[in-house]
Amino acid sequence: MIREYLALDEDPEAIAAHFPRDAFLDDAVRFCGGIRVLRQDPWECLAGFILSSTKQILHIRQIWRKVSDLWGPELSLPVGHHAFPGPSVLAKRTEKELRGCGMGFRAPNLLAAAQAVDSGRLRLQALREMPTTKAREELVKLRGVGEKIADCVLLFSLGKMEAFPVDTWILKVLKHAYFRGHRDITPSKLRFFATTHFGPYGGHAQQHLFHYIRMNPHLVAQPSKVRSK
DNA sequence: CTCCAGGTTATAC
DNA sequence: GTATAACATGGA
Repeated sequence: MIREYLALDEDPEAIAAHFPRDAFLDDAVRFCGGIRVLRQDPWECLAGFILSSTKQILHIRQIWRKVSDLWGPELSLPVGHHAFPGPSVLAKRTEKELRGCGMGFRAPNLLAAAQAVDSGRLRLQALREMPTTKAREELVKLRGVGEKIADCVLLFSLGKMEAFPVDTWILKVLKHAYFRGHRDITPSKLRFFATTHFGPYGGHAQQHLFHYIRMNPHLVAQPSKVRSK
């Protein structure tokens, strides 16, 4: 299951001492109270984020649940619940079956990823031992996996703490916190800033920024569109 | 009934 | 290289 954050038992200041601090990050660190980066199973992480593109988190959970209920191994606890199926199980399903779970155009992408992992063509654990950029290159070879999803897998399941996933929310918060009033700020420039400014533990900073802005969306709220009737 | 969502990809300035 | 549209689906 995709979980976003875990509660903390470490000193927030110590954890956040790994990346460059500024006034905005100080606010985020104070607000987040010491969140940690996930350590998900790599296959589950990859599958989950392949399902995530242009989907609301609620929808992703619904799809995840359907796939698990249909083909996933039964868990002893909670009684009656199922885990997400492994790549070998999903690799034997059809695109049509997967579409039946509501994942739309992501179905062939998930199926191909399952087959790549199941066949041994893609060894997720091996990516752990490779430099981040090399591991990212391997992940991006998959259909439906771009820079953002690759960085999520690197950060949340492969221990690459410098990986800095840039999604729509991170785009908003970077603009707000570091480039307010600037013109000609493109997503490309923001990506470059993010990957060069936050350092080897940038992914940890990313989690603070993401959580902070999702819990306080008004900070980056656009002027509401006037709708005529 | 429209709008848009933890993006990616193909195609056109 | 950078901007736009298409892509399926369903909750708001």
